[in-house]
This record gives sequence, C-alpha cells and structure tokens, in this order.
Amino acid sequence: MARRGSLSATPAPSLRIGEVARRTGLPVKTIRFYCDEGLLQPKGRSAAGYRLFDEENLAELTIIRALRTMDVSIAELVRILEVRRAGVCNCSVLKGSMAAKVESINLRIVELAAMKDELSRLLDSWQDCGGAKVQD
Amino acid sequence: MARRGSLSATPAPSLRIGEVARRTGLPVKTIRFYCDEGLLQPKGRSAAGYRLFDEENLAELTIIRALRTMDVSIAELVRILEVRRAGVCNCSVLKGSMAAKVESINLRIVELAAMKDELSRLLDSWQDCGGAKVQD
DNA sequence: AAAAACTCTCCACCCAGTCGGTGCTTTCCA
DNA sequence: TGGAAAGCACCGACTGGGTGGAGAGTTTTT
Repeated sequence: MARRGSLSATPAPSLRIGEVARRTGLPVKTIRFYCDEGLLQPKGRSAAGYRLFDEENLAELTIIRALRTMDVSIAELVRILEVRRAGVCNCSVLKGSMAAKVESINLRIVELAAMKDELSRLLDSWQDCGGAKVQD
Repeated sequence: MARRGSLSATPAPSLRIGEVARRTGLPVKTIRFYCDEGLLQPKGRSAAGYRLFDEENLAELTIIRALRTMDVSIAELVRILEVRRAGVCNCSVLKGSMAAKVESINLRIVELAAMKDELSRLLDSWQDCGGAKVQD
C-alpha cells in the first residue's frame, strides 16, 4: 500500500563516487577499482561521465567490504554478487562462503598461535644472552 | 668436552636449496626469493654456483616463517635478521615485534568478528526468500 | 570570473611470491 | 662409462588487490 509505482520512494539518489566513499569509508580509488573489476555496477553515468550510485550499491559495498575483510577473493565476490543481482536468493551460497571463511579464519588463528609459540620458544632459547648485554 | 676445535662437530653440512626446502616446507623458489631480498644469506656457493646453506640458515628460516605468518614485512625481517647477525642480542627487538604483531592479530580478529556479525545480520534480512526457492 | 574541489582515464608501482624458459651440474642406474 | 633424470641457476614476466600520480574535464564555492 505504501509504495505505489515509482513515484514516492527513493526517486534516484544518484550518489557520486566521493559521497559513496565518505559513506562506506572506502577510498575513492578502491571503489573505482571495484567498478573496473565488475564487482560494483554504478546505476549509470552523468552527462559528464561521472559514475552514479544508489542505495543498492551501498548495500553491495557492505557485503563486499565484509567478505573482503574475510579474504574472499574479488573473483568469488563477482560470482556471489552476480547471483544476487540475478534476483536469485543466495542466502545459502553466502552462508556457504561465510562458513568456509570462518573456518579458514579459525585455521589461521590456530596457525598464528602455533607461530607465536614457536617464536616464544625461540626467544627463550636465546635467553642465555642474559637479557642485558648486547655488543658482539 | 665434546667439541674441541672444528674437527669433530658439524664440519660443514652445506645443504643445497632443495634440501632446505624439504626441511622447512618452503618452496625452493621462495627460498631463492628470500636470498635475493637479502633476507637469507647462504654460507657460500659451490664451485658450480649452487647456494650452500647451514643449520643457522635453517634457524633463520624458522624465524622468517613464523614472522611472515604474522605478516611481518620482508623489509622489517631484513632489519631484524641484520641485528641478529651482527651478534647483537635482539630478544627485545623480536619481543617488541611479536608483541606488536600479536596486538594487530587480535585487532584483526575483532575486525573479523565484526564483519561476521555484519554479514549475519545481512543474511537475516534476506530471510524473506523463505529459504527454499531458487532456480533462475 | 576565478579558485577550489571533484571526477574522469590511463599508466606505473607496490609486495610477496609464482611461473616458465633455457642452460649448466650432479646423481642415478644399466 | 654414458646417458637420462633430477636439481640448480638466472632472467623476465605475471599475479592480486590495490595505491599513486599526471593531465584534462566538470562542478561547486567564493
């Protein structure tokens, strides 16, 4: 009832790249890069050729940012977002991706812990330097 | 008592790059790359020009591997290993590095957790798809 | 109108490796 | 002893995920 036709809600916000950058916290260059990679698709261009974005693009950037933080590759993100754009529900795809990444993150944490320990042992084995003392 | 002079113990193991790779689990190419970067310094070269490594190099690779896992840059590692090679005790330097890195890792974990949550919220907001339903 | 801020494209560069090619050296095995 | 196979060297190019700068056009502010 609320929304009838395309008259009332969100007519065409048309954010420019700088505004998107400001809102997402991502550098302008990075957003441009994402567009080049087909990851982000601006709704259009202004007469002068400026990229124009909308709220949906912002939502996509949220996903992108989150998954990139989790080291999902650009290529994989392209696939995920394509599915999403096709109107297909990709909850499960995304959930799968997330689960996999969370798993790999946990693995990485274990790895880091192991390396931390290894370093600690190494450090201990050098303790014979006394702690003070330095020169050759 | 055991070791008198340089006769008895470890005369000159002189490992070649392949053996080092086998022992450390690092690819040969990576070890070569580390040498090129001045990170790892083979004890010498064979007549034919083959890089020759010793146990000390293996120890260094352990440090390198551990710190690289923790995202310490090559440049920083060069500095750390230079100090170490100079015979100066660098326990404190290394400990500082480690502390800093552990800190940044913890930060990263927090960041990851936040992104995980953000994604979860996003996923939840898509639940309206019902969960089933997909095709084209 | 002038200046500042913003945007565009294009090209080069960063890091930490990784790959492939070509040619020499060493090792294995019949 | 000889020849294949494996190992090693060097070189240059490529990767991914951006980042930086130049030079030109556009929009906004003063």
